[in-house]
Amino acid sequence: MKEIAPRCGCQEVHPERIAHADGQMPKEEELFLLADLFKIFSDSTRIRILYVLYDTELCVCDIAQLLGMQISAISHQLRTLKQARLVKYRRAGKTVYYSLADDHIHAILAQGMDHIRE
Amino acid sequence: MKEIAPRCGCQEVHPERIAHADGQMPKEEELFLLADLFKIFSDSTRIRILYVLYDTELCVCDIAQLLGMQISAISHQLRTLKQARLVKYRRAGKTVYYSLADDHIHAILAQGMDHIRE
DNA sequence: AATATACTTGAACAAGTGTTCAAATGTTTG
DNA sequence: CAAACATTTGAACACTTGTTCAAGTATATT
Repeated sequence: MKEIAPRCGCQEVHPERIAHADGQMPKEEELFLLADLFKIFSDSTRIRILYVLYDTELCVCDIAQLLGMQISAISHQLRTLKQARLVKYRRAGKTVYYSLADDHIHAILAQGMDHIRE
Repeated sequence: MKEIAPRCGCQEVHPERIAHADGQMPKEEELFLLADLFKIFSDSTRIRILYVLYDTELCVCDIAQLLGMQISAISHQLRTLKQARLVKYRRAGKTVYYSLADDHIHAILAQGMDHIRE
């Protein structure tokens, strides 16, 4: 648990605004989880993986070929995406097929795209 | 410009799926910008700053006090948020007031919150 | 002008992250 | 069971990033 500093060097603080802002903050834990979620989306390789899987199921090899990267690198990132429950997978013989975990992923990507396209 | 590797070691690739996925990819540049945008949201200090500013205008000192951090650290992060156009500011005498740049920020935060709350 | 206040900036350090290479799994085929 | 294949994993490396400390601006007050 973090503590709020008892006072800062400044003298022009705004107690009412601070109380208001503090009163409506989500729980600390949620804020850390939220940062962790966005951290997954913050790498261009992972973003590209999410987009090639946008509405298609692909194996690791397909993704590596699409992105022009080594299979190992893709596998490492798929592990991250899997742990964050952003992708799901199914095994069919030697091949493992990956796809997006749910529609929420589309929504988050779309919201971000909206913003950069202004 | 990245090139797609001519072939990978694997033999079980799926050409049709690859063509489909490749055909509907956003431009490379957009994907990088998107990753950069999410990178801003990927740090818990910045997330906390965005939330204390959720519907309140605050000075640097207020934010530092709310988060229990040094003013310098907050100022560095505000610079990042400013460059990404996620916050705006106005100067009033010695004091600089920060606030969220637009409603899009709320939407992105809310979308992420939805996801972690399942 | 000189001092004080509010904030910004630059350098430096520790901690975290993505990729590569090599080796190891797990699965199918001969 | 042995060999081939698709994928995973671990260690190592370069690279990036957030914080701190110290010094620098900008604005107001006396």
